[in-house]
Amino acid sequence: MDIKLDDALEAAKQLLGCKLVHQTPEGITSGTIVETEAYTSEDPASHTFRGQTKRNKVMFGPAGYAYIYFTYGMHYCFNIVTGPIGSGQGVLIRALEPVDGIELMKARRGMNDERQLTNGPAKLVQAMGITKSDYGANLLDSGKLRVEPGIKPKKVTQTTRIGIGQAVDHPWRFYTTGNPYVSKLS
DNA sequence: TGAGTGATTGACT
DNA sequence: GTCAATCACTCAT
Repeated sequence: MDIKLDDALEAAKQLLGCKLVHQTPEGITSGTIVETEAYTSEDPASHTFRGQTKRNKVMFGPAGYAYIYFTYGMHYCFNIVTGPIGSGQGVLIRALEPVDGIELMKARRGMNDERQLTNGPAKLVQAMGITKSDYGANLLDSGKLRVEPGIKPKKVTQTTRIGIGQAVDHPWRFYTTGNPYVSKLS
């Protein structure tokens, strides 16, 4: 694996342009990561800020694992654990550009608009067919769910994060500049 | 043991 | 543009 996951902020930048691949009985879906957010245990907005819980224990494990959590009663979000064991860091994947299995994604999402398939944290989880059974999966191994190195985007925009109530001023959101698949362009 | 909160989305006015 | 849906976990009695 050529992706460095030592530091959440650095990893958030490195993951842009990488490919997320999921193999399921229905087929393979994959997408290029175009939007990420970094979270650390020092961040009041992070799930790890208040310490380890049953829900987020994977975040305190070794880097390169999948942290999938449930929120608002109906939505899942997908994170990649970063940093040394016990540091509680991670990178939230907010948006993908669909590559393989687009028809399957459309079927899962129940719509035909490609840009609407994966332009949000919970949307991409649904489109990729990721479930809580993928919680704790090793993404660097050649398992069903994995991250593959990709081409670094030529231009990356760094900005403030979205959809959280605290520490909103931290510029820890990254996305591929000009890519139409990011969750929020304006 | 119980109430409050949230890294969101989709449907409705 | 506004609002409801609904689960896991935290914080407070």
